[in-house]
Amino acid sequence: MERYETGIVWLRRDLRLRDNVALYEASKACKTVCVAFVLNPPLLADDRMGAPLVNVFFGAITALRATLRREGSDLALLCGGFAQELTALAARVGARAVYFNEDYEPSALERDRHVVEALRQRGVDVYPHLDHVYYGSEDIERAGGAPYKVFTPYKRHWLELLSVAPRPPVPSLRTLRGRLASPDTIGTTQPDPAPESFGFPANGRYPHASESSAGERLKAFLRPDGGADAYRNAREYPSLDGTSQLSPHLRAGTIGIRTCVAAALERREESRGTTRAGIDAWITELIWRDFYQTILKRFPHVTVSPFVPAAKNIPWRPPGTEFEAWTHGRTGYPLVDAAMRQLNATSWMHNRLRMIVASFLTKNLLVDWRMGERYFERHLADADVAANNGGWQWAASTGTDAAPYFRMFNPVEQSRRFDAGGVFIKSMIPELANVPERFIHEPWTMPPSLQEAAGARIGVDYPAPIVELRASRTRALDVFKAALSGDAGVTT
DNA sequence: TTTTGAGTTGTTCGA
DNA sequence: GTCGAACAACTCAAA
Repeated sequence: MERYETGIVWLRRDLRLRDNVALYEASKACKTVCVAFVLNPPLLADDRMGAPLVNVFFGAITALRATLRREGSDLALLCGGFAQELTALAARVGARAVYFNEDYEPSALERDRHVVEALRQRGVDVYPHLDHVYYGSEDIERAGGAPYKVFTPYKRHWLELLSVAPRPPVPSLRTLRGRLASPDTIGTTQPDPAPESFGFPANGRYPHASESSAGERLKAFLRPDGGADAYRNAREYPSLDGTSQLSPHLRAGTIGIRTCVAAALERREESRGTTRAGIDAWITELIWRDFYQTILKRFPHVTVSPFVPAAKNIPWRPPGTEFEAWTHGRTGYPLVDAAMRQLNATSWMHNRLRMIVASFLTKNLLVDWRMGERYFERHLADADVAANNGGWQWAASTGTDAAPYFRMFNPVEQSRRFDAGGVFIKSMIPELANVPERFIHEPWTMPPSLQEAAGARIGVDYPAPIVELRASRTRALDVFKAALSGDAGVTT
């Protein structure tokens, strides 16, 4: 039933045409649909915004526009203030309705309140939809309406809901045929966005995100022997290609979460044993994604302060040269450094490594988790406030369902367990390429003659450890114990 | 309201 | 080398 002649679909972090709730709803209610995206210079100039994410988004926008053009339409690419640009577009194309998908980030919610008000004041109806998460912040809550703070009961509830109320992908593009606004109607819009014009380099090795590449990735991952089969174990090892690699896609919305879950469930049906275990483990990761999104929506203060109030007492040390060394992958701990170099070189970091470097920064170096969170945000192609914040607060023992403070990673021990042969380390740290296997996790223990022979002189070719593990561990345990038990006044 | 069981991802120490 | 205990209580969730 068509209630509107023309409607606008305002895309934000859902850069796709398939399995897009707002687009689908608009296509049912509007005779003509105009797809829009707003580039906002102040947002792009914010110092939390990093080149990798900008490149992923701009690439996805360009790909989306190409698809729309093949359909005889175009993307209404705007640049300016959100409310101003959208009200102007609505007036230009004669739209009486705007559809969009909700974003739980506090700054996005604030922006949306403002835009919705501006549009409604001008008589434009606005329809927000739930799309970015499988289940929203109000779908999964405890009796009485309180949000879950612990993952396991949240997951249990999520799976129960899945068994009675799954959310299949919304019907696809066919419904849109012939109803997309013509380029003439859309009028003049911005050229394809270039990172350089907003001060970002475009020459990094950034992942390419488009709706088609996302679909192929999902298919490849779930195909027999495609990664999901061995996921439960393989995902722990950074030298293996054991993860889905879908995170930039889920960030930019080049694939829909319902599509991912539906594909996983379909594969699960026909599988047994380790394969089924692999699929289950992956679904659990998708549930974590919903969980942290929900936490962000229900506890927006986590973006600025610890979830656990007592954690405000932790006397973080000022970030100085040690923080600098951490960012450059020059801490002297091979796996930590390899991880940071992977991030700097590829704009992505393996999940286990994220935990290890986060534990190292917040525990061994006692640097505020917000410093690490910020660095990740600027350097990850999949930078997402909810997941990133949740992960950092977990590692720092300041978050929901936090690790007990004494659960502290030992970077050497982790290295032995998850990169036993040093394959990953050597792939990221050329200085250590010729270090014998038995010394790769602790190269500073090499005799000087061996250091010379391997071309890895400690303190010359590769840094000596910037902190001593045992001492920094004890220091962290003392500080956290005092701070979290409410005993302020601890000094470092 | 009270009680009870449980809680992503670890490390170290001593038997 | 392997194994269990200690790390330290505390909050959450549900009965």
